[in-house]
Amino acid sequence: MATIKDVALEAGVSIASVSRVLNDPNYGSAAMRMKVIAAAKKLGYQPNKIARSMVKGQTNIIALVIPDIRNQFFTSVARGVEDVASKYGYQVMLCNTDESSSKQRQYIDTFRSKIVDGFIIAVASDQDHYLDKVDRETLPFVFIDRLCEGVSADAIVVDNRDGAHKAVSHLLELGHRRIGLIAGKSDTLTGRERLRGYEEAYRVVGETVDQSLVVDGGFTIEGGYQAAKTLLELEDRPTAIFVANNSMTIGCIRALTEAGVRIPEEMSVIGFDDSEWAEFFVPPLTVVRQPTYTMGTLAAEILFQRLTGTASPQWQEVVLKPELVIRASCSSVGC
Amino acid sequence: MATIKDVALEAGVSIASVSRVLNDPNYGSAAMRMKVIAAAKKLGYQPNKIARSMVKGQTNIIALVIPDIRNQFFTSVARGVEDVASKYGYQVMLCNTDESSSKQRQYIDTFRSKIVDGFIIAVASDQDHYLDKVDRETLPFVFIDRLCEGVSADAIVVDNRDGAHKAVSHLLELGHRRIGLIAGKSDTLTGRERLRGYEEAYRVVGETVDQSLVVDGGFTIEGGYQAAKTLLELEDRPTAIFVANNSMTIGCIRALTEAGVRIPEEMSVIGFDDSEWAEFFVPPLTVVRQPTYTMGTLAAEILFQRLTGTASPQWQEVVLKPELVIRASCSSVGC
DNA sequence: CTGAAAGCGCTAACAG
DNA sequence: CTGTTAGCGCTTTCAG
Repeated sequence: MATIKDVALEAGVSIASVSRVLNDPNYGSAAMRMKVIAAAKKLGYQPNKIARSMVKGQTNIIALVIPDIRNQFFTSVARGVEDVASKYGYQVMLCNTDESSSKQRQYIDTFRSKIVDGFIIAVASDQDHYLDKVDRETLPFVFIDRLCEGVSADAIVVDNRDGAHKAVSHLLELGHRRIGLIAGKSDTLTGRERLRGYEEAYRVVGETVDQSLVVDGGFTIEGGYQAAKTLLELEDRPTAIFVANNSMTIGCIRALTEAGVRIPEEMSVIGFDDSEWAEFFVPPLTVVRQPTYTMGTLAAEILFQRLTGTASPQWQEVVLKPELVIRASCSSVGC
Repeated sequence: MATIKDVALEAGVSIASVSRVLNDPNYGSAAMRMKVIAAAKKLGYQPNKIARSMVKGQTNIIALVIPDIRNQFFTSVARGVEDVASKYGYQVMLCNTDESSSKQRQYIDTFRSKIVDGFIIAVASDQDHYLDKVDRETLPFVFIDRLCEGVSADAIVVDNRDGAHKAVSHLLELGHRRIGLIAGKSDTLTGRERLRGYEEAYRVVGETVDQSLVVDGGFTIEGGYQAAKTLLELEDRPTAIFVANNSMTIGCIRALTEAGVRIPEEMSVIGFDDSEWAEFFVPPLTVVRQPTYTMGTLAAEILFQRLTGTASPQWQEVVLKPELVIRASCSSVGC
């Protein structure tokens, strides 16, 4: 592996000159520039980024910390992040936490060793106060999708309450009164806000929520499956189900299919998070769509503003509005 | 940010001792160990990995180069890779090429600057001979899913021909004779092998392939959509379609749904690649399932064997067998 | 405009 | 067992 020294030797100049020629397009006489560039090319020289990082104190790498890349919500976010990172000449490191705070903490500890310049995180739990200890001056980060209680930082979130509200209101308008909720993890703000939106929608129409209709699905496929089964076994079965994320929606549909429950005739269903496949179910799924890719790009843009010092001193919290995409998985009561 | 120097000062020992205590659990007297550990803790010391990488000549980062993380096939692979990497104390950098050879080349160029210790790659095209120039001694890599012609390296692939063969044979057994193929990119081995398996299955039963039934879908949703439309417009429409990857399957189903073609009554469908959602289509999709997660873990394991020098000197090519998962999207002809 | 030299923070000989 | 010191490859003063 050729180093800057080899190039300097080959070109007959000092290493300082090589460095300058390669980094500053306006430096030096044309003659020496030629020599250096020729030498570099001849030796197939590739500057060692680690050495550069060492002196510059930055790596041009950011990390993306998420529960699980297999969740389509996060893969889309990830793509958004990667696209703007690459625009800024950065690379992104992927970190799956599996919703485990300790795994998450391990990752962040390694970040503190200057391996990344900053990170974007969908916290495992909103009780991860550990984050408050990371010095946002030297290691900026931005929250995505989920906030962390009492920890102030930039954030890109979706108005989850509004999304849930829209979904449940839609069902109420269709005449449903017993609407099951397959809720997300209660230790995430996301989960709680979607629950709140559900309750709020009921309140608006002056109805009260039957707590037995609210079942925790933990944001996982399996959890959604079990929750749906619980709902189906109820004496007074709901006529509609609102599912608080896409993984649980898959589990829910599985349970419904297994039980031979027809959608929407016997059960209306609305999921949170759109997917490529949601449209192709029979019937096509009505969902609350979040601007996932955009969330990724925005988060990355804010992070780079911090990194380049062009951000406003105040933390920015961007709240995006989700959209109700009405397809065919909901029917009016009595039809 | 505290450095090793600060810790040494605080503990009243040399920096070498600090380094040793922190890296070698058997080093030093109990007394000095205590002092060092206490000092490190007090200062919240976190060793600078970049500095360490600098001297050790390795970063403990590997890269995963794939066309698009949004393709579920690759997200599952990615998860497998990350799990193994994290087992070895490594992190993984994600690189999306969008099937673009030049974007891919850019990434690999940056790798040559010692930013990763090795990489796993699903090549954009099997004509990316550029890869042959990377020195596998200093920057080992392993192919996943797709090989590169004339470039020898470790590889984890699936027997694509066999998978396609199984799928098409299944359709032939059901009595289909006009089977459409939505083929993948012809400049990938994967795409060509699936085509070959298709042709082979026909040959085995002594039938010839009608070339008008083979349409290129380029491995994308849109491509699959267009290809399916082409197939539907044929004078002598096929009675079954075999789709060579999951993205195209989504596009194909969209086209079928739009055209009001019922599955499997009017058209049998088999997709390549299983998905969480394939099972929940109505009817549930018959697919060729690839061991995606396992492919990721195996690729990573081989890479780490190379990295640790425990691999056999010869290149290893692991060929995994895909499995035909029969659900309900195919019917017998005449039923 | 160019070169010499001082580090960046750490590890690993090399001495003692 | 412990400390001193020489780099890792690069950027960046500081001189010339």
